[in-house]
Amino acid sequence: MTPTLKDVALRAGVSTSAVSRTFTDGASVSDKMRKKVEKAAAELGYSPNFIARSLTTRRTKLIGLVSDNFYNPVFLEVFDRFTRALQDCGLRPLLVNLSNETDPENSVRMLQQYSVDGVMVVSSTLPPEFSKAFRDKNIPVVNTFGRHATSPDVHVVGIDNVAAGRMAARELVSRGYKSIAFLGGPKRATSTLDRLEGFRAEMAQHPDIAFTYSFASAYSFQAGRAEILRLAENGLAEAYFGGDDVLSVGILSGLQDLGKGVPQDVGLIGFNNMEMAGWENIALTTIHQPIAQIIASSVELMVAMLENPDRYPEARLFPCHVVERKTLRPIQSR
Amino acid sequence: MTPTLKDVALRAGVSTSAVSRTFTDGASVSDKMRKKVEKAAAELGYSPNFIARSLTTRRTKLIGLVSDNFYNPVFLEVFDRFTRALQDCGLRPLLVNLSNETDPENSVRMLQQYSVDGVMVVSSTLPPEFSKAFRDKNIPVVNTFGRHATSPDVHVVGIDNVAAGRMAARELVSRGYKSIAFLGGPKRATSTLDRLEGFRAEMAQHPDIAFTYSFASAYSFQAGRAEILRLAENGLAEAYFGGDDVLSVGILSGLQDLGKGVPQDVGLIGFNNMEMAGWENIALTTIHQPIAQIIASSVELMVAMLENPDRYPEARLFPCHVVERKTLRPIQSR
DNA sequence: TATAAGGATGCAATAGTTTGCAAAATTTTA
DNA sequence: TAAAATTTTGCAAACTATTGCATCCTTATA
Repeated sequence: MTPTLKDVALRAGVSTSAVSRTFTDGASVSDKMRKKVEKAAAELGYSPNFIARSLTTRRTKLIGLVSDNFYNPVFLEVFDRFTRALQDCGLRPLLVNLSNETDPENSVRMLQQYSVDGVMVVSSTLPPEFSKAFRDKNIPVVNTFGRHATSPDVHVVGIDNVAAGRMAARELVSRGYKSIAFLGGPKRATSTLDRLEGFRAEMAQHPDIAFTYSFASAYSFQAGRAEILRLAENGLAEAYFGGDDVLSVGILSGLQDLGKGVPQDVGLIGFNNMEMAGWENIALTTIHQPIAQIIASSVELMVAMLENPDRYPEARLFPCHVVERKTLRPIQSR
Repeated sequence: MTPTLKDVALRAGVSTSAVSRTFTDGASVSDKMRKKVEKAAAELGYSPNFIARSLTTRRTKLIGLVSDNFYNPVFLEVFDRFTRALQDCGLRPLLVNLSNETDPENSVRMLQQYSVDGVMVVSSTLPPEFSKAFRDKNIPVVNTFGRHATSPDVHVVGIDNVAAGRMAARELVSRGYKSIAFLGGPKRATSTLDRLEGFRAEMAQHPDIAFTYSFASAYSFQAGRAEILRLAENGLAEAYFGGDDVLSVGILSGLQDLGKGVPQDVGLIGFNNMEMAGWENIALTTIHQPIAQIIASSVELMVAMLENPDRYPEARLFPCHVVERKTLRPIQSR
C-alpha cells in the first residue's frame, strides 16, 4: 500500500542502498543521485519506515513515558512539556499509565517488546524499584521527580525535598506563627517524607513554636479537605504547609466550611505552584517547583544517555522558591 | 544483548518457526514442543520483539493519540481513561502533542513512519482536516469530541453539541432568568459554535427573554475571567452559560471580583462536569458530558475498525445531563 | 495392519530497512 | 595524461520475526 524503499529505487532506477542513503543524514550520496531519489520519493509520497529502520539501527526513537499520576492537574503541564520536549528531539513518547499496575516487570517487558530507546519514570510516589527494573535490563532510565537519596544508581532529576520542607518551615516561622503544622501527602510518597524531614529539622530550631504533622491519604483535593476537617475536631494550628497545591486547595475549601478566614485565622502554604494556584479566586501562596527546568533537564539527560548509555548516574536538583500570594499573613519582625 | 527467537530455538534445539508459533496464539504446536520452548525462553528471559513482528504481521498495536489540548484539566482525565482503555486492549498509545502544530501533514507522516495501526484525534478545536488527513492515508481514525455534521467520512464519537446548547438554554429559562447570555469558548471551536446554535434556537422560542452572546479567547480560566470582566462594563446578564467548566471557574472568579454573588446576583452553568466542578468551594452547576462512555466507545470503535478498516463511518453521540450544584437559583414556576 | 486424515514441524521466502565491503566513478595530484 | 586519492555506488548480508508449503509423524478408521 504505502510505498517502500524498493518502489522508490525502482522508479529512480537506482539501488535500494542509494535510496536508503539519501534518507539517512551523514551518508555519502552525490547531489545528482539525491535529486533523482528525492524526485522519485516525492512522486510516490515515500517516507522511510522507522520501524523497519530500527531493526538494523537498533534505535526506535521511542521513549517510554511512564507515570502513575493522572489525577493531579500539575501533571497535565508535565505531560505537555514532556511531549513537546521529546518531540523537539525527534523522540516519541509511548505513554504508559501505571495507575493500577503494581509489578514493574509487566511494564518493563512491554516497553522492552517495543524496543524503546529509554524510559522516563515520572512520579514521586512510585517506589524506586520501578526505575531500577529498567536499568537492570539496560534500558536507559531517568526518574523525574524521584528521590535522589535512595537511588544512587539511577538518574534522578527533581528537587531537594528536604530543603523544600525546610524552606516551607522557615517561611511559616518568619511570619510569626506560633503553632505550625505539616499536612503532607500520602505517607508512602517519598516526596512527603523528605519534606517532612526538612520541615521537622527546621522546626527543631524553634522549640518555642508548637509543631505537629499529619498525612492526607493522597495528593488530592478531597484528601486535603478531609484531613483538615478531621484535624479541626481537635483544634487547628495557626498555619499549615500543605503537601501540594491540589491538596492545599482542598484544605482551603475545608477551612472555608469551618468558617476560618485565610490568612486572617489560618495561614497556608502549598507546594508546586501549579497554574491554578495563581487563579485569582485561589491565590495560594506556595513553593514553586521549577517544572519547566526539571523536564527540560530530564530530556536533555535522556538524550545524553542515548549517546552514552554508560554515563555515570547523577542527581540533578533544582532550587525552589516561594511565590507569595494571599494565603499567608505578612512577615512579622520578631 | 536481549535474546532473540534464534537464541531460544538454538537452546531448545528446535526450529525458529516452532518458537515463533509457541508465542503466537492460535498456531499449531504440540504440548511437548510448547513446554520445551517455554522452558528455554524462560531461561533466557526471552519475549518476542513486537517491532520485528510487526514487519510481517503488519500490525504494530501502536495507536496515535493526538491532541492539541494540554491545558484543560478535563484532559488529564481524558488521557487517563484513554491510556487505560487502550492498554486493556493490548494497544499502545503514542502520544502526539499538537499544541503548536498547524499542518496535519507532519503528524500524518510521523505516525505513518511508526506504522501506527490507527489514530485517535482527541479534540473539539482541531479542524476536521486533521482527521481527514489520516483517513486519506488509509489510517483508521476516530475523532473523539469531534463534530459529526461536517465529517461524515470519519468516525466521530462525542455529544450532540447543538442539543447540549439547547439544554443549557432550557435550563436557564426554567430558572426564570429574564436576561440570559451565552459566553462561549473560542469562536473557532466547532463545539462552541454548535452549542451556540442550539442555545440560540432555544432562546428564539422565548422572545421575551433578553439574549446576548460572546466568546472567550480560549477554554481557559483567564479567558473566562477576562471576558466576564469586559462584559461587566456594559452591564451583566442575569445568567450565563459558560463555554466549559474551566472557563466558568474564570467567570466565577471575575464575578467575585465584581462583588456579584452567585447565584443570588448572577446565575452560571458550566459544561463538562470536570472533577473540579464538584469541589465544595466551587460547586458549579454544569452539564455533564459522559466522558467515560465517550472514551470507552471510541476505543471500542477503534478496535472494531482494526478488524474491519472499511467499516462505514458512523457518529456515536451520547446524551448529556445537567448536574445541579450551587451556581443557579432554584427552578421558578412561571 | 494398511491407509487416510490431521496435526506438528522445518525450510525458505518475506517484511522494510541499513551497512560493510568491494567495485566503479570522479576528482586531485604530479 | 596517468596514477593516486577520494567519493559514490551497488551487492549481499544482516536485523528479528512470521508464514505458506511440503514433509513427517500421529492417530483414527476400516
